[in-house]
Amino acid sequence: MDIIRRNTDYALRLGLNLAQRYGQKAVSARILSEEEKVSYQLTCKLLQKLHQSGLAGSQMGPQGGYFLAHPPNETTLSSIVQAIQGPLSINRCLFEKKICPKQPDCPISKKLAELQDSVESFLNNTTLGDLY
Amino acid sequence: MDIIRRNTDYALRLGLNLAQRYGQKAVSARILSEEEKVSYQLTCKLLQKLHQSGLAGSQMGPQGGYFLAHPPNETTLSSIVQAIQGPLSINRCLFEKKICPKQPDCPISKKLAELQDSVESFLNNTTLGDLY
DNA sequence: CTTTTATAGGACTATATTAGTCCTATAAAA
DNA sequence: TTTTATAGGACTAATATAGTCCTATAAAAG
Repeated sequence: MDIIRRNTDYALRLGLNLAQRYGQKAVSARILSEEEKVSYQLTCKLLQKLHQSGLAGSQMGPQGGYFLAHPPNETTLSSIVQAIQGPLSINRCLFEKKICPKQPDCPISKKLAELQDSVESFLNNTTLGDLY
Repeated sequence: MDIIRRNTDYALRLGLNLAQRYGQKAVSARILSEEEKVSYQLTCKLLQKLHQSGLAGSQMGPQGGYFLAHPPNETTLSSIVQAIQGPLSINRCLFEKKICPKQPDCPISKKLAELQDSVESFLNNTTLGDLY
């Protein structure tokens, strides 16, 4: 299983593409789709999610399209991951606390929480600007 | 999505249970199943996987059961995770290299590889002995 | 030497998650 | 008013995961 899902990976590529055009005019989903080799429909879906979560701006109509809402070095990988696949969790217990009969003293969750922190801090501290 | 899957979580609990009995005689899957609240059939499956990968020893017949093959502080979380859910990968690209059209110069994979390393080293450096 | 207790493991089913498509609506520029 | 482009709900398909069932085999105890 992957921590970063396929759609999130696509979204990272789309985001990176937008980052590299930061400051220029909007690009259409059609073009992004072609450049990043992601189906047009799916590209739309993913860009819409980036838009909904405030990462991308959009403009409808001719000459419209998408653009990165904030500078690349302010757009964290974490925010993109969250936008597409939601909050990530190391295991079920850390996500929905009540699932495990051993809560709240499970030594396993306690240790895995450290891992979760480290993954989160990596994603929080890496931005699109770090990728090129 | 979870990095540690449900079955892996069960297996960690089973492993921890075995770790806490390290040096004592074998315990049956039935008892482990009851103590860890995992269905008997599934417990068998998971213990078999731990056995196949050399993490647990087994003895058939009456008075038989399972036991941890090596001392708790030599049994890494990584080995258990691997045994149950296979090698973990941050994203598809890092797992099956050929999947991405941008290989091998994809800046995203390059960065995510760092995260993968950090997760792997955490799991490699944490043992069942660290959990209690 | 047969009965009982326990693991071994293939095959299968069910469930959940993820990916991807289709269709219609809406906004804005030319 | 036509064309270009995003918005988004509903649906389908594909894949992955969890879990069960059934039969075989090993070994101890009577």
